[in-house]
Parts: sequence; structure tokens; C-alpha cells
Amino acid sequence: MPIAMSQTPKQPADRPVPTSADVARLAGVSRATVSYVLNNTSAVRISEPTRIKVRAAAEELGYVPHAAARSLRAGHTRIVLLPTAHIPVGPLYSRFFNELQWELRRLDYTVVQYGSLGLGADEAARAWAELRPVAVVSLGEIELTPQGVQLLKRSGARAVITLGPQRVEGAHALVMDQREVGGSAVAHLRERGRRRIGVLIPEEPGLELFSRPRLAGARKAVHGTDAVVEPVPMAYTEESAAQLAARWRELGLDAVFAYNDEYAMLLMRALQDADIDVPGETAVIGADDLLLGRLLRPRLSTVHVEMVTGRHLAELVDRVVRDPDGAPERHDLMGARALPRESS
Amino acid sequence: MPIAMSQTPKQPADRPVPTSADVARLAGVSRATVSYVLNNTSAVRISEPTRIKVRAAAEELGYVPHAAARSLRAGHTRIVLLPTAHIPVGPLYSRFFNELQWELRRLDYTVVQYGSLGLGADEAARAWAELRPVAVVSLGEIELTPQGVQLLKRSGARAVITLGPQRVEGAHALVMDQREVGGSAVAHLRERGRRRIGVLIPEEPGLELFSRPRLAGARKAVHGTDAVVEPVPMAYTEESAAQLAARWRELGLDAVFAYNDEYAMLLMRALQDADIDVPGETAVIGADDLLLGRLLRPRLSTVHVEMVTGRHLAELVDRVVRDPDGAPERHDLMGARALPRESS
DNA sequence: ACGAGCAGTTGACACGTGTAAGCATGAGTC
DNA sequence: GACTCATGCTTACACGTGTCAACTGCTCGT
Repeated sequence: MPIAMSQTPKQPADRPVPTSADVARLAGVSRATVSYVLNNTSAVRISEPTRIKVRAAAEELGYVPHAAARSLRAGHTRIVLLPTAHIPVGPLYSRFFNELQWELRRLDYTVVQYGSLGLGADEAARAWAELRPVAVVSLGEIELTPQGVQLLKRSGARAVITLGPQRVEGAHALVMDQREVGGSAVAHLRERGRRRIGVLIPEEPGLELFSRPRLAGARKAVHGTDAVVEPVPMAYTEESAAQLAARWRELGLDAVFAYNDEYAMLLMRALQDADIDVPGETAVIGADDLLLGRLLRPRLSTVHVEMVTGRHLAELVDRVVRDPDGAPERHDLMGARALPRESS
Repeated sequence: MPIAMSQTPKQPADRPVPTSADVARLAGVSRATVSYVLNNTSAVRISEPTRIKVRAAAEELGYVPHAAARSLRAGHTRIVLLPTAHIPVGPLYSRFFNELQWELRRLDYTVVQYGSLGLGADEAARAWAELRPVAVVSLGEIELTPQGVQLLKRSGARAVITLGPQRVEGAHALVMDQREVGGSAVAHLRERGRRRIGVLIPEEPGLELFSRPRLAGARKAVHGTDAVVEPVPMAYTEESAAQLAARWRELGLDAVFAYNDEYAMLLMRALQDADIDVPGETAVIGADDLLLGRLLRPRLSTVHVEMVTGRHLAELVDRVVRDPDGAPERHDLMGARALPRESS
């Protein structure tokens, strides 16, 4: 036996991918017939024997339609553009986006993630428009302008949906009001009798998108009362937490809303290591209701964030795509409620 | 003053998106010239005044090229297909994929995430091939067959890269050998004198992709010794952890490799709540080296997983796309080393 | 004065697909 | 036998782009 040649089982690998014309030739019919058969076009009647011939030919050649040609001809796509967040967004959002993609896929859309890497808002909108997406769902990291929305719509987008806190002219807005998170947390702390309340601001870049409105909500919650809110920067490292804990007493705070559960856990441990009693001396509350928060002692209080499900949003996208001129429903994406445990 | 009409600042929104022909008409030149100018084609010389006219016309109309038409004509795309993981993959991988996308974007690729929702391997390959991607990077959730790889290559993919533990004929394989993780963990526990070692298996569906090879590695590490390995199923909930802890002593284990840090934290807390001393009675080790693992007491031992960076992988993709027939470099994506802290 | 050469521009084709409109065939009806 | 009429299929065009080859003026060298 000579050395086995198992690399190229059937086809010379450099052979170009077959087109519907090749299928037609092999089946002995016209290209149109091939198209009708493979798309099950109901308006045209094709006999069963022909259908079988065509399908067999397609199978034999390993025919795969060309998506670009198809959507060029069709004049539209099933692409849903999902501008990528390049920020280290928490597990809650990761899961949300995963589910969203999944559900869109179920509805037969093609999900395209498109980072926009330091582009301006209008440049980004332009880059997006090149793909002629039928829908754009923007987290709000890029703040679309009304012109951008209009450009997208003119280029075929039937749904442009922003998830951010701000409303953009022409786009469906799904208000994701981070302020409520800060508001609920601080309102809870106030009820517990706390007066000097710190609000942890992550130093990691990109998170301002969330931390700023959360701080704003916190401020609003003490407005007109005798309580005060103090922003406190901290990075997501043990060192940073330890440094903050070391000078904690100078700050004179009796409570802190720690952005989210991960930062809260980190800070709480650092405070304990610096002999600051939680919640006796300082109350701590996080956000996102992570399972891990219940493992520390005292159990971490948190703000439970009720997010719209990915399926829900996917269905909204689909609805708007089908009927772009329907009543512009306004949705509040988030509900937030404090979930007191033991650390506050 | 009548009521202000601010909705449609300039254009009747239903006007179709302009094509290069429209730009040509407005600039008073031919369509070819427009293409040459906007693409900066260096082989053809166009006078400066004409360039300016064309650019002005394009700007005025808000011209955006049609990506599908462009790639149809070009015969290839810059699409990198990233089959979506629909499994609840940990923060380590989330970050990795984020970075990968980001870096691919920098290299001017269009990243398309394409879930393949319960399709078979060959069906999935077919669906992917429709997009004519220039590269496919597959996590290995869908196990590509050699036929699938060949189909993708014939349809224009210059790089097909699998990240899974298995090697696929025809594809570049980047071996992500999860077995090392289990191996390192168990080897460490054995050094510490542990003999009856549990290996936690998450009950969450989809994670077998990781847990199975980790278990295999653990088994290999005790092979030929007097130590034994015992799989232990658990779900990521407090109840499941508590139930497991309640019958822990029946299992007669003196150590456990808990899949990853999150499961490890959950289990360790449950064991402590059931008055089982860690590490005295049972040693616990996780994996992924999460920051949060250092917050519990005792501090959680872990396996630090050294992953290739997203940038690194992106550059590999680019290299293979440029030179598909280059030496088929073999990469080991992961290094794993035990990081003993206090729980083992 | 006349061909050669060059800069600047254009006409025409190809990429792969979907579909409207038209053509051939044969069966049925008057 | 001429007419509808349904059936089954094909011919022909359009979608928007990139690019080759050809064409037009113009300048230059002799």
C-alpha cells in the first residue's frame, strides 16, 4: 500500500463554489426553475419530477446560495445590527445580550455585531448603514444623532432602537434608566437612617455610562432631605479597595452604594479587614443581585434589577420591523428595587 | 408662525438611498469616476477638481456604498464569522471574545456572530457559508466536520480555525486543552496528600463542553496512583449546594476540584455552613483565578488559566487570511497552573 | 504637420440572485 | 377546427458595485 492520500476526499479544493447556474445546467433546466424550486415559490407551479431533479443536482454540487447576491436583489436584508459594547459590562448584561441574539436568531434574523472603535456617532452610523441592516439595536455607548437615525432609516432600517437613558429623535427609545438603581439604593439607606452616603464610582473606563446616571439617581434621592451623597472613586483591584478602606474613617460616611455587587464585595471585605464594622459603622449595598453576594458575611444587600428579557426585546424588534409605523411604544426596560439582606 | 415641522429636517424619509449613479449624475461625471475617486484607486489618475466635485456630491446626497453589492462584485468579503456560544460561559471567556472582536475590528474585519441554534454540524456550516466569510473562528460548540470545513473553504473562507480540544481535518486547530485545568488541580491536591478527590460537574446544560475534558484531565492525573477521582454533580444554586453539603460526609471525599471559582465559592460556603472544615476536612480548589475568590475565608485556591489574548488570536486570523497556505502553526491556547491559597 | 504618448474620463461587462412576463404544450369546450 | 385555459417552464431584466479596455483631447518631439 502506498501512502494514503486522504486530504482531498472529492473535489479539487480550488474549484469555485457552484452557483445556481451550475445547478441548472446539471439538472437540465433553467436557472429560474432552480430558484423557484429551492425557494419553494408558491406562485409558480413546478412538477414534482423537476423538483426532485433540481434538488438532487443542488445536493450533488453542494450548492450554497450567496447571501450578498440574494439581498442585493431583494433590496433588503434580515440583518440586525448590534453595536458591540467594548466596555467590561457585567454578567447581567452579558446574559441579556446572549439571550437577545439567540432569540433574534430564532426569528430568522442574522445578528451582526459591529464594534465602532473610536468612531464618531455619524461615522459609525455610516459604517452601519453600509450593511443595510433591517434593524439596529444600540446600547447607547455610541450616542446616535437624529441625523444618524435618519441615515439608517433611509438606507432600509425599519427599526432603530436605542437602549440608553437618552431619547433620540426618530428612534424607538427603550429607556433603560440607570438612575432608578441609584435611587432605590439610596432611598433604602436613608430609610435605615443613614445620612452621609458614599457612591462608589468605578475607575475602569467606559463604566461612566452606567455610573453617572446611577450617581444622578442617588443625588436625586437625597435632594431636599438632610442626607448627602459623596462620590467615591475606586478601581476593581484589591489594592485600590485596601487604600480606600485605609482612609475610610476620614470620609466620615455611614453608608455606601457600591455601584454593583462585585465592587461591593470587594469593598466590604476591605472595610472588614480594616476593622470597620459592616453594617454597624458603615452600611454597604451593591446592585445586580448576584448569587455570590449571598456568600459573604454579612450577606450583601443589593438592588435587584429587573431587566426586560432578551426574548421580549427580540419580539419588539420583530414587531417594529413588521410594522415600522405602528404606535411608537415606549418601554421602561428596567425596574429596580432594593433587596435588603444583612449588610445594610 | 404656524406649527413648527421639525420632524423631517431635509429629506422626504421615503426617498430611496442614493447610489453611486446618483452621485455621478449630480457631479456631472460617470459612475466609474465616482468609484475611482471614492475608493482612491491609485492605478487611475483623476484630476483634483473632479475629485472635489465628486466628494462634494457624495457628501450632499449622504451616499453610503452598498456592502452586499460591493462584496458581490469583489468576490469576497471581510467577514469573520464567530459562531455564538449560547452557553453561559464564564467571565474569562466573555472578556476574551470581547477583545477578539475588538481587535478584529481594528484589522478592518466585519465580525458576524451567528448562532446556529440546534442545527447539525453540516447544516450550520452551510448556513455560515452563505455569508461567504473570509474566516471562521469556531469555539467548538458546533463540532465542524471535515466536510464542513471543506465547504467553507470552497466558498471562500481562507481561514477556518477551531478552538476546541479536538482537531478537525483541514482546519487550523488552536488547541484549548481543558484537560490541563483538571490535571493541574488534581495534581496539586495529590501533592497536598489528598487521596479521594471529588470533581464537581455543573448540571447547567452546555457546560459539558468544558467539564468533560476537565474531568478527563483529573482522571489522568490520578491514573496509576493510589488516589481516586469521583464526579459530583451540582447546580449553580444555593439549594443544590446545600443539598450536596448535607450528604457530603457520606461521599467520604477529602478534596474537591469545583469546576471553577464560582461553583467553588458556592460549594465552599455550603460546606462551611454544614460545619465541614475547609481545608482541614476537605480541600477546595476552583479555577479561573477570579478576584472574588480571594474575598472568602479561607482564601480560595484556584487554577490560573493562561489564555491566549484576543489580540493574539486576531493577529493569527489575519496572518492566515493573508497566507492561507503558510505553515499550519499549532498553538496551545492555554496554560494552566495551580495557585494554592488557603482552601487547599 | 503628424504620429506618439500621456492624463483624464467613460462605456460596458461581470458578480449571483429573484421574479414578472411571456412562450409552448396539451386538454377541454363550443 | 378555432377558441380558451391551465400547466410547466424559460427568457430577460434589475439590483449596485469595481475595473478593464477603449476613447478623447492635449502636448511634445521631430
